[in-house]
Amino acid sequence: MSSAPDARAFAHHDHADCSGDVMARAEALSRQSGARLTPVRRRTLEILLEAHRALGAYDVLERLAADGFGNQPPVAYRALDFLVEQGLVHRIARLNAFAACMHPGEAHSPVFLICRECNIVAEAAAAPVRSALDAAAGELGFVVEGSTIEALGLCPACRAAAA
Amino acid sequence: MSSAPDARAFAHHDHADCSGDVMARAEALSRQSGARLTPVRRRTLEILLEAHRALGAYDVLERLAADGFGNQPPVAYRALDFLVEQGLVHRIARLNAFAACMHPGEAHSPVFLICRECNIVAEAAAAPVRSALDAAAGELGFVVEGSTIEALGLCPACRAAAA
DNA sequence: ATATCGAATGTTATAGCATAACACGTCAAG
DNA sequence: CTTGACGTGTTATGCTATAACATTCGATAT
Repeated sequence: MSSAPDARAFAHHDHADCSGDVMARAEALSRQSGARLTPVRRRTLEILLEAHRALGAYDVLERLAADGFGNQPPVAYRALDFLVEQGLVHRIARLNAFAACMHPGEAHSPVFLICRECNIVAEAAAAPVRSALDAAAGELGFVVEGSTIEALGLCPACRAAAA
Repeated sequence: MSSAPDARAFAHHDHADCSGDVMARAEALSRQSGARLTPVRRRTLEILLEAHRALGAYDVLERLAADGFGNQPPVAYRALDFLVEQGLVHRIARLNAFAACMHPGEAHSPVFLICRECNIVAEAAAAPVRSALDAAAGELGFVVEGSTIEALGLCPACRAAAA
């Protein structure tokens, strides 16, 4: 799905369902790769899935602390860094925030759509954008190893509300 | 040039020349638009042009203070914000840093290529990437108002050096 | 000329984001 | 049963950014 639009991104959907799906896949992936999805890490991913939007590290930390985990910044940052490495969470540079990946395990250099009204973050079809970027860079002899592609704008719902 | 590769981006060039060009255009633009390119602002732009790479706000501040301007953060941030508004400077979200625009006055939502070795920042052909992004967003009904497109990788020189 | 207003600058203080460095506990391999 | 790797917790600190207020400067209208 990394290169196909996710029809549910902005549509109404059973969120518990989609979170459950993602958690299940995350656990499967971790078992496969030998990565240890420990309690803090697992809970961190759940927090991001429940929020269904990008959260700052300190927001995550607050929730972790409420659940009995440590309440110092490294607790959150370490869990988040781990999840980012595993491809289970993405960092949104523009927001200095983190969001759960909605389709882990499928290779993708993601494209994010951030609504300036409701702050929802969706992942969009990345492949064509990435191709264009590779081409543009290639013309200058630059080799792209990783990319940050983020769009700020209005999601369908907020656009409708504004009209 | 916003949609054409800048042949000079990674090539050897007379940097004093290209900086002078940019400064001249910046001043022309400011006169046109009525924006006031005051001493701090002007010096800030010069600092970024001289560095020829992305600088953090505090790096800029340090240099400004050395030149007799105020040495508190807002001094640098205000000048930088002004220059960003005028399209004379770009913010690189991934680096929390700022770089002078190499072709001001030409409408563009820029694409940045950041070398992970030498930290040079170049602007690449933006139009095709932006089109792909608009298309991907459009499929989800999302309207793009602004974009952050940044690639991390190796510039030609560092790639050659590494080989 | 000078009063007035707005924009730019300077300064103090504080908020928000992120990491270095060390201590402790656990668990598996030798 | 010791050793070493890893995960977690904690202290302390550094970097990034902005809010709020004081002061200065220059353009404009009187």
